[in-house]
Amino acid sequence: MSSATGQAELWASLMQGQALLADAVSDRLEAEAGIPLAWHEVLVVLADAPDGRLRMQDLADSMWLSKSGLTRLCDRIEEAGYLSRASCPTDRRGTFAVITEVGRAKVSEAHPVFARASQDLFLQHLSSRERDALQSAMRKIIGANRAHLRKPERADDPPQASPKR
Amino acid sequence: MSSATGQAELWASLMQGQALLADAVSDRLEAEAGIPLAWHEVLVVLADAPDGRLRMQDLADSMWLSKSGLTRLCDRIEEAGYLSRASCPTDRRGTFAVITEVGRAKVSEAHPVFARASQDLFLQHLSSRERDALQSAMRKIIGANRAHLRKPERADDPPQASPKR
DNA sequence: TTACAACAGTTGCATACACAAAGACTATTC
DNA sequence: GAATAGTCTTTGTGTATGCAACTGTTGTAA
Repeated sequence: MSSATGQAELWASLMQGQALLADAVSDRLEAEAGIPLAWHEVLVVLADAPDGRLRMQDLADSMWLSKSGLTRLCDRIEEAGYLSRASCPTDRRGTFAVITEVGRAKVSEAHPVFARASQDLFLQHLSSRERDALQSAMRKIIGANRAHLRKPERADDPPQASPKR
Repeated sequence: MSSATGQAELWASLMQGQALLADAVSDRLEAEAGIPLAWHEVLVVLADAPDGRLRMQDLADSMWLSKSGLTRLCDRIEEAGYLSRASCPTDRRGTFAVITEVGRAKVSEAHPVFARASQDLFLQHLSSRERDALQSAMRKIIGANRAHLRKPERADDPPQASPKR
């Protein structure tokens, strides 16, 4: 049986390790490629999407961010010139985030930096058994907490919302 | 063995899983005990400290927070009445954060909630081999990135790091 | 004693995020 | 064919955090 202190340490090391790792990789990415981790993630998702574009809603679902958070994040990336917005021709409520050529170039520059950082700071230190166990453990945790996901900013319970005007 | 996509998935699941788990546990703690996870962590550390008190700097080192971050966090907890500040008699620059009686009562109430949440949302889903592997993996990652630690707001960066808390 | 560097903690400013409401538009219903 | 309900994104407000600058204190050396 795992001791109580062992449980506490396991929790603490997961929290600390992830934070430390994310910080270290983000710092390195920013130093060597000039963009923060969150920008890299957005740009990679967009670069992989057909036509380099995705609806804001779909992008928010791919990321770990609320819709409003994504709006501001895209504002910053757009200001830097790595993406632009385009309105959706079939549904004028919708907006596409589209990666620019400059953005694609930045991804090409940044992705190897990210991969190297991830290798050096993360994968490097794990045996393949540890990688497998970590992957399986995290998958289970995500599965178990999936219900907790995307709850915020999905106002789908107020029956008659009341938008007066 | 590990494909490139596998590496990406491992990274993503660690990032997502940790965030999801921290959110879920914090929400449950807040719902059932009325305090956020960060408050719980501060109060637990203080409750374990001799005399229920710790210098701000030492508390910041135990936590995952900068000095300024800790100042504001303690402001909020103090306002709620769970801790108070006391000046250090031997060094008037120093301030102690001291847990109050109400704070101790809150920890007693909150800690079992935390332990149960951690069990239900986290440990429950892992085999003991997975726990061991996770622990060992995270320890290695922390060790490997220790250099990156506490760099900010620590004017003294003596290369030969010794003081752990 | 004075001068000064190092230190402990706090505060001003900027950044980043979530939630709630608003704005813009589409789809549905009578 | 307007009113109504629903959807997608942005904006307003509040919270939380880090960094840099600041206040006050201590230790040390002229």
